[in-house]
Amino acid sequence: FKDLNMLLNSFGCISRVDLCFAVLGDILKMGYPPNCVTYTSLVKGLCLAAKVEKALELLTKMDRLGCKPNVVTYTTIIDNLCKNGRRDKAIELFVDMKCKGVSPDVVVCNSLIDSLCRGNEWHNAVSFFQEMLDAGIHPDVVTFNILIHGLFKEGKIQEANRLLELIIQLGIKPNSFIYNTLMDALCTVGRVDDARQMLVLMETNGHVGDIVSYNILMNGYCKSGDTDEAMRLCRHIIHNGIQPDSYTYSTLLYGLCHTRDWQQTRGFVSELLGMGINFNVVNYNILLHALCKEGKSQEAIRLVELMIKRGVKPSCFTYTTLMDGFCAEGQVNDAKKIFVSMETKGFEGNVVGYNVLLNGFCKKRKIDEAMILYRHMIHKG
RNA sequence: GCACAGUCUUACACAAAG
Repeated sequence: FKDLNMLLNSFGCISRVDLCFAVLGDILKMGYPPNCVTYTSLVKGLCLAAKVEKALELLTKMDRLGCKPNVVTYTTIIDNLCKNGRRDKAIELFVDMKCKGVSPDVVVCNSLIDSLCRGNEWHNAVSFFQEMLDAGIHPDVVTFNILIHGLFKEGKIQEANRLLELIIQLGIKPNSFIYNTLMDALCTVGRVDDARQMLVLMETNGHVGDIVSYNILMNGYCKSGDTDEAMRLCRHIIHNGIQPDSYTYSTLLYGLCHTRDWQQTRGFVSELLGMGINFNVVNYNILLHALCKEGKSQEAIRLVELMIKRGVKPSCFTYTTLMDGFCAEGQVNDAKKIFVSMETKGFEGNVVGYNVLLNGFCKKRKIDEAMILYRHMIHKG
């Protein structure tokens, strides 16, 4: 039965609700009563399939099905609401949960604090954190990572560092997430060398740098214009047995493209393809962007066709990048065609898409067209 | 009491300035 729950959860994680229900059917057929875990997995599947309303419905039905939703069930939905920009609804559900006698734990609190930090509502995040302490819920290392991340997003690296010291004083051991967060903060403000020192500190404290740590450093080098050092670091970690991932490739491709050394870039792409690496959508987007910036929109189109052929679904980034490429060549009408086609692909009303077109029309001095589009955009919300 | 479910860190697009 647990195996079936696990299976159901796996399908939920890839948002295949149809398969979830199939497994649920099997569970029932075999005479097992579905439990809270079963339903929570199903709830997760529904959430990830963008059917949060259905998930909420299931939540209310669970009682009648003889299974009380617990804090995990609620958290699954609350977190999804938060991540889809519906924090108000999430907080409503949080209150609702407490009314139903389900006690919040550190995980729901973390989810909400994270959402507040991401929404740049630092003050609300802190007061929620305080409430959590008052309620006797102990923060954990995840909580502190969320807060540190929030601080550095506010540009408060010093405070973030102080919080780190405080944590250590409290006897909480920083994990690699915390170190990675701090390293990224340092890189973002251009202090790549300090970030590298942080990696040393991390290792003296008994944590090995993982691929995320190295990706952060490589990204730091690339963004500060030292792609060579990033490439060296990559070879170094491979030599030490660490597997690069798609983030690594994106970071390096981005760096290489910005050097405009096409020979080296092409060489690297061939090398990766030769190794049998499958590019993901971001990898393609970066190459696409480079082609567009070089005014090679025809090649860009071919690249998009290629990615589709390889089974990689273009994202809204793909389309807006392409649109911007066309606009840069003065082909605003072609850009508009792409924009229109986006609607049928689930990317309706993309703001960047509007911006690109508006910019394109303005550059061509077609202010009237731009105004029409602008009104259309406002009208659609 | 048991564990099959929930939260955190890294990559890509558009303006201006440079």
